[in-house]
Amino acid sequence: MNQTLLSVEETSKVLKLLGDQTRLTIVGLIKDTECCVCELVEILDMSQPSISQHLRKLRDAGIVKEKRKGHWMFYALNEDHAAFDLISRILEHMPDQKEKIIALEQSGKRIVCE
Amino acid sequence: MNQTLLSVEETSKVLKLLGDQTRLTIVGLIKDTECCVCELVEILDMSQPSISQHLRKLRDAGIVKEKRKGHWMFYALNEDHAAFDLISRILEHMPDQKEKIIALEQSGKRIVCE
DNA sequence: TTCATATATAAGCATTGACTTATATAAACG
DNA sequence: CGTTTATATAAGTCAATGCTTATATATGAA
Repeated sequence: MNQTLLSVEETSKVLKLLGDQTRLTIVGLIKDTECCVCELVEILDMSQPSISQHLRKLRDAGIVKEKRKGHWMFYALNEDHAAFDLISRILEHMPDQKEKIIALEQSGKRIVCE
Repeated sequence: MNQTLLSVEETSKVLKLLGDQTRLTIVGLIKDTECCVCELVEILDMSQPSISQHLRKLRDAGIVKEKRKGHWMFYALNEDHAAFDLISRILEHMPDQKEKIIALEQSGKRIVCE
């Protein structure tokens, strides 16, 4: 991992965004598996507009990137963001969210494209 | 550094607290040099009540600890906090704040006890 | 005990933030 | 085309937040 130095201002902005349980969970979920909005709505059990608004904040900050696949908009961590390494390290201190993805797959609600 | 796993909730609470430029700077300042309130007021150029209120939030969360020395109340990072390792890693991604302490010393405003 | 200094706390206010409901947009498909 | 599905955005509401000013507390010194 390369150690990019961020300013205090940049760092606090990133931490403020991740200082919300919903957004932190989203980032943990898409860390290594991109997800579409409806999957996040399902996993987090929140309204679609609420999830979309959280994703917008993350996207406006450049923390996540989006890619359309037909009906669905998939979100992934933006590995080119200056804070990507910081974010990865933060996630290392948290339980892996991958079980939630597995549970989604097992419930047949995972969106698979192509 | 030991890798303590925190819950998503605990992590987001810590990040929310550090997601404020003033508090993040405070934590960076006292990382390896304990500081009293008036020094933080001087360095951060903010009102005393404002600094005290930020310190209270950090203390209520257990992130910092306080120690009275005569008139002065000194604050330091609480190394026993479950998120201490996480916080240390976050600070590694930021510019070191020690120059501000040095400038304070050079201006003769550093508080020295004993 | 009285005063000065350092800090904490309380109350008030303006701003931000996260949700809600309602509506707009955009793609796929009949 | 019109309809359905997925997502985005807008507007409104209410709670949380960070500051201010004013005041309380605590320590040390005269």
